[in-house]
Amino acid sequence: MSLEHAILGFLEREPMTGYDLKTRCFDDAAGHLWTADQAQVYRTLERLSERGLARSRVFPQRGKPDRKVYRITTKGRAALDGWLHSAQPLAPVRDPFLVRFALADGLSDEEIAALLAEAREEYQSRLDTLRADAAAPVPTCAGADDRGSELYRMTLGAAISATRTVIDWIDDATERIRQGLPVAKQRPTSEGV
Amino acid sequence: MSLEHAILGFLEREPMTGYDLKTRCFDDAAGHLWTADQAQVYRTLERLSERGLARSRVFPQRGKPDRKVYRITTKGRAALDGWLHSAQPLAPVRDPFLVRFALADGLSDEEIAALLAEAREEYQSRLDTLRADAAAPVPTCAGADDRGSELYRMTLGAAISATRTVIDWIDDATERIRQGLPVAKQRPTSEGV
DNA sequence: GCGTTTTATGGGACTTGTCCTATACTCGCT
DNA sequence: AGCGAGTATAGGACAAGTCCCATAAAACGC
Repeated sequence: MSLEHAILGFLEREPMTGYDLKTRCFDDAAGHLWTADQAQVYRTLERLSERGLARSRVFPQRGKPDRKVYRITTKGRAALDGWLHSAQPLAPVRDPFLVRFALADGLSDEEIAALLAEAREEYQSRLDTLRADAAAPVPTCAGADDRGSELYRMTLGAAISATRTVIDWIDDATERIRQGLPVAKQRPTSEGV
Repeated sequence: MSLEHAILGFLEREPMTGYDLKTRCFDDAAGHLWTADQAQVYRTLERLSERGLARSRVFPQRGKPDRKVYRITTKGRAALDGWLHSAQPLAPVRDPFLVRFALADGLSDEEIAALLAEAREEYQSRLDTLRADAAAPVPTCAGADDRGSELYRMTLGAAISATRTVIDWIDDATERIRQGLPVAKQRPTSEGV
């Protein structure tokens, strides 16, 4: 899985607690590339620690819960490096929005257009967020130095162009529907198997 | 989940067996939008049947295992329709390739370029497949009639432009790296926690 | 003749990811 | 004075998805 390696990668940059990883790294920085559930971050950290890829040390705090700071180990660094070097299969496509669109032939043209409009809005707001992030300084956790920051900025660029492409497609599709789709053939509603 | 509804959508077009769904629908047609594990298709069909959204009937065959043909029920049609009409949240982004790229600041420029080249090849072959599919007639299971076929062709177009965008980004990124990335700051390799 | 692919179903074990909950103390707001 | 938000950890239950396996007969290539 990627979460494990993503966490190792972040720990390689800076020792951190599960809370830091979740809020600073995943919610703020890597959220455009990989979202992570809080419970899973903690569970993954524990597993990493069991397997000797990370080590933790508790720092007591007054007034707040103790911080359990995780640090990558030499073994963890080796695992991260191995992952970075080894060939990874392309992630299979999995787009609920397009699945829905493809199966929407039972809806009227107007309903399909509404579906597109709704998705467009959401993609647009995602784009706005991405652009705001691109204008803002790179979060510490995303770019430890200039090299890391540059890579992060480049992935932001990838996310932006991907999102723009989707929006453009939605616009084309909407135009196509405005011209009128072919009508559906009458299909039987119910009968014996 | 989407698989459940995708299956209902396919059954709405034509009654089918789990095998048909897996091979004809998911592997051949919808594979660009949603991949499905064979075991999960069967399990989902069973669950659909338990919940009264689909019904099955066994057709004995000689020489081959019996066909268990599933057919969508009125209740299933209602569920599908509800899903098509209800607002769906955008899928969270989850791109292992970009995560890897973002965390690759420990690698040399050449190694990062190699990583990109490798991904480019895979995306290119995905693009070739998509283009071949776009040139071929729409599979029966993807487009039951002209309306369905048109929607399917449009989603193919979406997949093609998305893939092209990624490839373009990879080319830009490669060019950027050829110009030389900033060097990494020296980071401590090991020390006390 | 012999192995592989095709047709067809399904179980078991596992990984990954999500949702909800509990704990516990502080700080700021109303 | 109380209530929610922030800081920090973690368990339980579950949903979704993957991988490997078994069965069984025909057809097809070598």
